Amino acid sequence: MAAPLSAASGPGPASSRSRRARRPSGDDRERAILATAERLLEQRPLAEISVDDLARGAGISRPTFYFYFASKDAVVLALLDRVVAEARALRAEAVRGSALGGDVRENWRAALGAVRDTFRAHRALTAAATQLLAHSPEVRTLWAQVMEGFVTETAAAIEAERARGAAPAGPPARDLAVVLNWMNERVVQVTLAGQQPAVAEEDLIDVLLTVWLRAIYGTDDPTGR
Amino acid sequence: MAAPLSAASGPGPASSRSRRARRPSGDDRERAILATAERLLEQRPLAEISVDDLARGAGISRPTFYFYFASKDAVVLALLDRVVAEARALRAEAVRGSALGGDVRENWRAALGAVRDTFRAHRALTAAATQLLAHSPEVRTLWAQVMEGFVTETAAAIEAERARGAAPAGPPARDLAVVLNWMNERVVQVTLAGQQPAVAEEDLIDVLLTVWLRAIYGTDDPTGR
DNA sequence: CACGGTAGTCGACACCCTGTCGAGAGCGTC
DNA sequence: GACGCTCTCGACAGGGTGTCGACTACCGTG
Repeated sequence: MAAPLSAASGPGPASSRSRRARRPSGDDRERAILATAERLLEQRPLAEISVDDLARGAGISRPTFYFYFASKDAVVLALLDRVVAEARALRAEAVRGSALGGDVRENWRAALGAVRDTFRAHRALTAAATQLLAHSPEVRTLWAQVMEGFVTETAAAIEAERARGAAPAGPPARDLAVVLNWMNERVVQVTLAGQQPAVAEEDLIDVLLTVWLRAIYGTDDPTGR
Repeated sequence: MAAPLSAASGPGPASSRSRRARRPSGDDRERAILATAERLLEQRPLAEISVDDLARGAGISRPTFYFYFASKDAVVLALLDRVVAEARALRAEAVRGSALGGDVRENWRAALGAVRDTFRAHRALTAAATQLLAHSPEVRTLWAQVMEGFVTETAAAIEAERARGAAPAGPPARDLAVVLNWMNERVVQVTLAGQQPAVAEEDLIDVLLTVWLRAIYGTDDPTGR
């Protein structure tokens, strides 16, 4: 059994996933492990990377690796923490921007695009995280929190649009938000991984946006505020 | 490296995934392995089931297991083959029923419900298949074929609705079909696995159906034929 | 400057799992 | 009764994980 990791802390600055408080030299090692993981993930899937590979790549022995991280998965989790924080921040920024007004369609597009861009910039990590999602409770918890954040934000936006009469009534806003966000998650992941059947990468946001707008407003051209 | 499995054959009756042509006694053994896998999957995730567990459960030794299946994954693939065939058949039946006329909304609901029902009846296997999807090329290929079939069917239906003037123009029908089907896949899977954020199981089809109808027709109440 | 504590390091070990090889056992058939 | 076939498994090789205990290097303190 792997030693328990510190649970992902709630909202706030990205928490340290490392096992130890950082030390001058230890900090370098930790970064080296992270960098090695990122590099190797560009070359082959996570399942084909061993702790030994990570340790050697960082210039340390296998037991020493365990001084820094509890497992291979914990390394990916640490990497994912950073990317996830980036995605959250960018999406939140897009949503904040929308609150100031502007074209409704473009506002939604910005929110969708922010997430797509973040994960596109880290394809290899995204693929690894997808694998871990299947069998790492820690990753599943982190991801559930991320999705929950997106869903809550989306549901609030839908309710605001209904309140101002721009969007028609329908299923509970949260339910709509849940299925739309999972749609995006899956389709972005499939597209970035090059799986089939997929939509061409350049059409992705357009198609998703159409579904979002029709699902929320019933039309491709919601009225601005 | 695992010995290569016979590739999933195209459309047609479910192909045999077993390594050998069936023999009187060998056939029983094969069934015993399959049954053991199904039973153990109800108790714990695939990653925590070893080939030895499967072999012991079927009353044979580990090496003997390899006479029947090339790997643990091949067993799940064989199980999945059956469930997938069931899902395809039920959905195709629902789609065929739609071609005869009837309420448009109910027709779409039947297609969505068919898939949900099949996988709900095999929760444990669905969870295992999801794990394998991440690292088994064979499962990925099989699943890609299934999704491709759903997408093609859906796209044809959308085009038919557009042709008869019931559905407005919009993104390419296939693109719409791709994102809607992946949405269903992901949301059904998340819901069946009890992950968060999710929609209550009894509301699932209603919410999905609303998104499908709004995305395809722009309204919750498409006109019948 | 010695000296004790702490961070950091790794060789060796125990363990678990996979997949294969080769020697057989049972059994129908000529 | 011996050949060939399916089927079986003990034993092995290999690779992975995580841990333990001894060791080193360094840093602050008296």
